[in-house]
Amino acid sequence: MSIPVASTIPSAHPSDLDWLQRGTHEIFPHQPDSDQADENLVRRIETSDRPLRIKLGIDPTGTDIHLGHSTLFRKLRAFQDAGHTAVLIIGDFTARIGDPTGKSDVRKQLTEADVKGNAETYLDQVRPILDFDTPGRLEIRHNSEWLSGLDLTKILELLATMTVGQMLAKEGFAERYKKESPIFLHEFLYPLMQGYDSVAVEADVELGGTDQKFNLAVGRDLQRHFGLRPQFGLLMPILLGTDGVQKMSKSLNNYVGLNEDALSMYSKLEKTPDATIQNYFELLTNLALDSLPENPREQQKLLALEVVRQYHGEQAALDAQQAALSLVQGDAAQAEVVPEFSIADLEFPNKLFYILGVSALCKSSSDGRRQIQGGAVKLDGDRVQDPNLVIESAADLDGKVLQVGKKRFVRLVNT
RNA sequence: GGGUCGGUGCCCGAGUGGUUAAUGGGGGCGGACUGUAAAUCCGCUAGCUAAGCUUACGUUGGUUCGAAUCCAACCCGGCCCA
Repeated sequence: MSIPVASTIPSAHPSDLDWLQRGTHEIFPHQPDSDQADENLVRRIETSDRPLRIKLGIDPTGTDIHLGHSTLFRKLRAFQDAGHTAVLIIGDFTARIGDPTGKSDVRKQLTEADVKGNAETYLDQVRPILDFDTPGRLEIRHNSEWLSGLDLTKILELLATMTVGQMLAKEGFAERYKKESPIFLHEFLYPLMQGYDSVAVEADVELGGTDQKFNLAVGRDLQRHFGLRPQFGLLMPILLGTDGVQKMSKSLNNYVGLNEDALSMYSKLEKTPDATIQNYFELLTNLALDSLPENPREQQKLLALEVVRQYHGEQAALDAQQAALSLVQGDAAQAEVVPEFSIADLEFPNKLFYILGVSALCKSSSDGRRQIQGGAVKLDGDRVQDPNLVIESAADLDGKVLQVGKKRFVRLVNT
């Protein structure tokens, strides 16, 4: 028996589900030979008579999203393009508790205003990835909508669905418990709250990183508990950072932020480690993996160009590539896309190490002085030798490019 | 609540009265090399418009010419007991 694919799902050609598999680490439950739409996602997609609801939750705890997060949004976009509904959940409530999967540090309390502000910038950053325009393809919800009103009776009901043993089976908890580091009780509530989100929005599929498997599974349990059809979990691998070793994260400083300017994005991506690049192509682009250039250097350039293009457009990407090339050749003064820093408000004569500090090229004036001593500082391509170098007037710097190391630079302008 | 061990710089971890801005390792940054990679080698890794000054070893006080090191109280965590 065949169930006709609804016309509201134009791209869901039963034979063409590459977009579903690309980069995907795991889908569960997974019974590829099953005809049951509850245990075979492909079957579910093929037979559903309505667009599926694809849930992705983000906690607006900080202000920056990076490429590591983008893989999830990209997958969400793929679902959108296949005609399904992205249900983006802003975890404005959960953000204030903090997902315990991370470090054991107790997250600082965020105010409501913080959370709101963060959520705004999050949405701006994912705008280039998701389809915000097509009607019916995106639903944005805030989980305070249903979580803030839970009373103790309901909370107890949620708590009673799980045992301490089950909680301790969760990787993060298990490690911490074994290490004898503190686990606070409210942290146990986090997976339940995330799971309850799935109940509230009646998700058919939830996306998450592999570290989210436990939480997504809790969502299934709770949906079943409340008489709903359990969701599928779709796990995306954790993206490696630019160091090629650890996962991409802001605190490890091995990330590429979605809101970074084209040049800085390009500069980071063009040095993606060889061992990582294949992975990046798969997860960060839609390019055909079997027709990539042979030369690893060319691969790096193509990757950088393609990713920058996604966020800044074709022209900006090409400009960034050109600028990066100029900079490396010591030809910084020729580069066009160098960010500017105004020295108009500075007093002169002034010391170069101070300028390094205020321009944010170095983290402090002390650091600026050390960088000069270490031979890292160039002014219009000429290495600065004297750590106490004094600049007599603004005119001596106007239009010149001040550079620290290979990828930090600004053009000084006296306006 | 009782007992006990512990809280050091981005992280781990030495240091138990005096050249200690604090050994060492990791990480990070920079230099050389290179493919702007990896590996390797070398330097730097608190702030201050700076030959000096100011903050730093959970917090606050105290003892000392002098404390991360001794004392007191407090805060926080682990374990054991209740």
